[in-house]
Amino acid sequence: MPEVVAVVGPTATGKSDLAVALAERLDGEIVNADSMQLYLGMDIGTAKLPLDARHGVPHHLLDVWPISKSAAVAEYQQLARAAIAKIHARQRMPILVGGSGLYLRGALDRLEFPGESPDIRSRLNAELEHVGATALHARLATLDAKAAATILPTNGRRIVRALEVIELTGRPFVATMPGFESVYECVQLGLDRDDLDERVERRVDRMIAAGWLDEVRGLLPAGLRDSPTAGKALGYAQLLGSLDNAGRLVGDLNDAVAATVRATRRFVRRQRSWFRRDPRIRWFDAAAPDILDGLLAALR
RNA sequence: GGCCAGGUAGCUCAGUUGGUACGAGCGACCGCCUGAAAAGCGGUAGGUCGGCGGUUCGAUCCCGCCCCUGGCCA
Repeated sequence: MPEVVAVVGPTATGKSDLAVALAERLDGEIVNADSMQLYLGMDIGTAKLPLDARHGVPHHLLDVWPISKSAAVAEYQQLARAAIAKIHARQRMPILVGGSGLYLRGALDRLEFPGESPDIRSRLNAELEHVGATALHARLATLDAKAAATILPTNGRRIVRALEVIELTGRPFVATMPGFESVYECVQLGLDRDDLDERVERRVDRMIAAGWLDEVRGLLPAGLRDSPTAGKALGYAQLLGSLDNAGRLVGDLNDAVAATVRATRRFVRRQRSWFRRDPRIRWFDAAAPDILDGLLAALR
């Protein structure tokens, strides 16, 4: 048996339920690896498993961040490793579940994130607005040619981060991910299925029927609209676009729903292309009737 | 049956006052990703310009007929 089991793959494959089933068999506890399920109050739209569906299996790192907080991988890395350590101390199996690729690697792999400085970053972001990405990229090229060669001149976001790290640490920015080296003895179970596009559409409809719009409305006072991360989540951004600050519907809800379905499908593609590169992941068809047995067999 | 508008990339539409379609958005496919990652970014493939005939050196753009769609009138 490995030290850690991870259930990974694109959204809407059924990871959460399968992870609970695995936990029941393995005497495990769940550690969330979904960047948006960390937020308190975002339940319907993030497909957070309701309490009764958790079957009494302890879930960690859900609802730990307020909407207003900017998400941070490095912070998640520490939280996740601490949670894993505690589960180990209880002699139980940590089961990491989620589709946030970078978060998974942060928890499992030998990754070290350089520090951050909100001051420097906001200054650089302001500069980005004025000067444009190309100009900042030119500056990056004089400071760190290697990083500039890796980061495209159009990717303002990454250019800003590189400049931030350089200014903060006085060292070049390591712009490439390291190899796939885990800090735990870990088995990663990848879940995918070929009917995801249809499932995504149905799931979004179900979320709307379950009161997603009201959930978004309820988060307006907490500052969802101006939040650095939470308000940009799939669907939340689109639904916000059809609500005014008083929570009145201003746009066509159907348009927002359709845009959410499109964006989610695009996200599935991005997740696949991220996970595809990791040779350690063992893939399974989530639609297979004996999927649980298959996963269990892979752990022996 | 008559009149009007329209038939251009998978979808919604630009465009050419006749000289090889600069197309755009969305979609599709592929890829990148070190403290916002459900974010951010790059690349590629798609067009007999409704059909047939005519005018012309040359027609997606002009003319005729036909087909289809939407609207108005009867």
